[in-house]
This record gives sequence, C-alpha cells and structure tokens, in this order.
Amino acid sequence: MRVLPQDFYLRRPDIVARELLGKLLVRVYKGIRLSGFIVETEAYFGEEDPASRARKGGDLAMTMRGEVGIALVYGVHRQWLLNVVAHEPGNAGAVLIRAIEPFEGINMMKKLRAVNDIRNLTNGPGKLTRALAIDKRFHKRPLFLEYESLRIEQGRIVKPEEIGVSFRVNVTKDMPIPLRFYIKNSKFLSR
DNA sequence: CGCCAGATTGACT
DNA sequence: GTCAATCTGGCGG
Repeated sequence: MRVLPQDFYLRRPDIVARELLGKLLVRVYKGIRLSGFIVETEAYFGEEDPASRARKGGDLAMTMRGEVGIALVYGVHRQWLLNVVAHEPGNAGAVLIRAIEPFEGINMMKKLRAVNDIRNLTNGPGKLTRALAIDKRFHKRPLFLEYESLRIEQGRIVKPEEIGVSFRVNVTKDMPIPLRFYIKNSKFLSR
C-alpha cells in the first residue's frame, strides 16, 4: 500500500486531522508489520492555540513550525504521544493521533502492551505508542517514505457522515472551535 | 540542578 | 466519578 505524500500535510492541521481518519499507521518492528487504522485525531495550532506546545518555545515549538509530515514525539505523564507536523506554509501546527483500530500484528501488540482485550490495545494516545513500540527515537523522523519503519499509508475511504467532531480531550484551555475528529461507530476510541 | 505543568493511564470509591 | 504515580521538556538560578 502507498504512503501518503509529504504535501498531504501541507494544509491546516484541522483539515489534515479530519483527513487522517481511516489512514493506516504502520510500524515495522523486528520485521513484522504492526498497523492500525486511525480512528481518532486532534488538531493543534501555533501561538494562537492556548493548548499548543508551540507556545512553550524550545524544540517542540520549532518542530511544529518546521518541515511537515515528520513525527513529533513527546512525553507527558510517562507516556509517549505521537503527532504529525502539519500546517500551511509559514505557519505552525500538528495532529495528535489519539486512537487506532488494530489491523496487522495484533499478537505482537498484545505482548508489547501486556493486555489481551483488543478493544483496550490502542484506544488512547499513550496506549498506541506502547503497542507499536514508538518512542522518542522517532521524533523528527519522516512518515512519508516507503522504507521508514514508521509511516502512514493510504488506508480505507471514510465517508463524511461517518465522522464525528468534538472539543479536545483533557485539554485545560481549549480553542472555541471543536478540534477532535473521530469515526463515530468505531469501537476503538479513547474514553 | 530544582521546580513545575501536563495533549495520560489504571486503580479505586 | 476521583486520584495520584511518574517522566519529560522548558525555564529560572
């Protein structure tokens, strides 16, 4: 299956967040494909977004302003969270991958997470990085190249009526517009 | 180096 | 529903 091209990410983060639904997140781990369809995302903007790391300065802010289509991985509450840098030219932004529906390599994911329930495998941003063995080493790596061990592929078509929208989860200061996107009937959403 | 906030999770009332 | 363990990045000293 083909990876998404880099210019897929050269658009507003809310657009990219919505369009990422149904795409396949792929991690090649010890020669095995671990993958899942993206079912939940959140968009983050630059300075104007009170919840965005772009406000805090430093490396994360630089990364959010930099090349699109690369991973932005950072730690919160002892978890690693996976984002994709996405914004229009000259702006800043990123999309947080919040949940995926397990597809390939499910047994390996269960081992990595030490759980059996498939519904509890990748239904949260910290859970899915754990299940796919994603950590800080992937920070700033491109997700749009065929040979990379972490990448995003074409996936399946999602109809507009399947998509739900809400405010972001656990964000203390949110934007006045809803920036969380999810597939309404999915059994693999975060709580 | 110490302090602090936080885009979480899992355990528990 | 509540609560805190535990760790990273940014920043001040």
